[in-house]
Amino acid sequence: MRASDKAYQTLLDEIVEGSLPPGTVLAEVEQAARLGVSRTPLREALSHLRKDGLVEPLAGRGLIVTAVSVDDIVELYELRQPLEQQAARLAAHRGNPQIFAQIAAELRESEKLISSGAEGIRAYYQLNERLDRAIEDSISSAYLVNALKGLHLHLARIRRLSRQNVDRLRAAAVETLVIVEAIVNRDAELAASATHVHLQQSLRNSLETVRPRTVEWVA
Amino acid sequence: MRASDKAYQTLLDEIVEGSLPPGTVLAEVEQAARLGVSRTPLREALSHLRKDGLVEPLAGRGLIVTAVSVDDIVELYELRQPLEQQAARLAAHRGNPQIFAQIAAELRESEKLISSGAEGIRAYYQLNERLDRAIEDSISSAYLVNALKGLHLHLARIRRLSRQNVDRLRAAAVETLVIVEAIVNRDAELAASATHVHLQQSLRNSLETVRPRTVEWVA
DNA sequence: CTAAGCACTAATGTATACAAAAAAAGGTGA
DNA sequence: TCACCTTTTTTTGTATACATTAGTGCTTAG
Repeated sequence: MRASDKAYQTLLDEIVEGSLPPGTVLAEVEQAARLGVSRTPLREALSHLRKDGLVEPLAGRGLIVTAVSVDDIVELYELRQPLEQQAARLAAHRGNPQIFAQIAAELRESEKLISSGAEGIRAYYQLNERLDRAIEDSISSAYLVNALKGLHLHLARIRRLSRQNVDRLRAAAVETLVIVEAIVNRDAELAASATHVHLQQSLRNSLETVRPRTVEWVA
Repeated sequence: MRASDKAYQTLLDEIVEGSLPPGTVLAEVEQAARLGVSRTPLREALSHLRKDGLVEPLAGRGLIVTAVSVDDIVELYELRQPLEQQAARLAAHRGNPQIFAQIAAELRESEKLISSGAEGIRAYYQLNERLDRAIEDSISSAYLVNALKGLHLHLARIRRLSRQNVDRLRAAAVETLVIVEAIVNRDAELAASATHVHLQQSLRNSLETVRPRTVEWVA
């Protein structure tokens, strides 16, 4: 693995996971030393993070981790809505119904998972990731897949900020099942509408449960 | 201006404009010498172009300018459709009606422009660019604006490949006017539908008129 | 005491030298 | 003659030294 890739991946994980909170100053020499690479690959990593929108230049102060405000959540969903609706549409057109039928079957069993504690919830999340992957694999449009990749970066970051209670997870599972069944039945417009509904609910939940400290910055 | 920005901008222009056609190998030392910068900023430029999807690594052969096939046009529109529909929707919600009313007025006069030769056609293109900027300025979602930016990069490249005859331009102007009037009237769903229609026609025209040599590669 | 200018410091931006990896070319064997 | 191995050469990846710029703090003058 290249040093620049390693630096990029590490910084990315730390930003998404939150150990590098918004406002953190990322000085080149400092981070290069910390990650055990030289400045050259580190700069490449930073400039990629900048293109991803995860860090931004602060006049004279170098690069800082971008803030995530409540407004950002709304704005992100304004991108997420059309992208994932389109993704669902295309998956309904081109996806392999068997694969999605399998996922639908597991979703119907997912209430048990969700109610069975942390272990089951982890399994439920993995099921969702499998669904995302199955949709991306069905899309075929590299451009859309790419846009979705960038989107998911920021979504992962926001997910940390919203409290995910068990009731919401159960409701989300039901909403998701509607989407997947529509894909199985090759009903593209239903898949899109169900996605619309699901994301609207998801946004509402996010806005209601954002932890107040999410807008704070590091000193 | 930083050397890396200059290199990026130059290579970007050359790829979009076509003087660096698909398949062109971009060796670091060679391009660095040509552009009069050292390898360090050039590498940064190349890695950004890679994130943009304009160049891609070819096993062992370094980076090459990505190909643009007919399939790519279709796939690009599968991203363009949802993005620009959403953009039109948001512009209808938040845009300043006066600005769009002004553009609508000029669009109504644009038939004369289009019929008045190359000079007028250039002016018509500029009007379209102003519309794009007005929409982006109305959006407020940095995430969506960013996605649109990436999209327009590839669109500019594809535009070179499709023949734009005067009849199509006239039809496009009428379609665009419907969109802009919907924005002026704050009719978001009409703006989105009109965008849908416009892009569908635009795609059809692109596919019908692609120059056959576009799929070719450099030796 | 305050403000402005200058010097110093620390950061980013660039160039280049070096290392490593991979591809091409050439040679040797079967 | 063909295939495979070795050597050479080219190219990318990394480190580091240098240049340049911006920020900070001190000094001095008003």
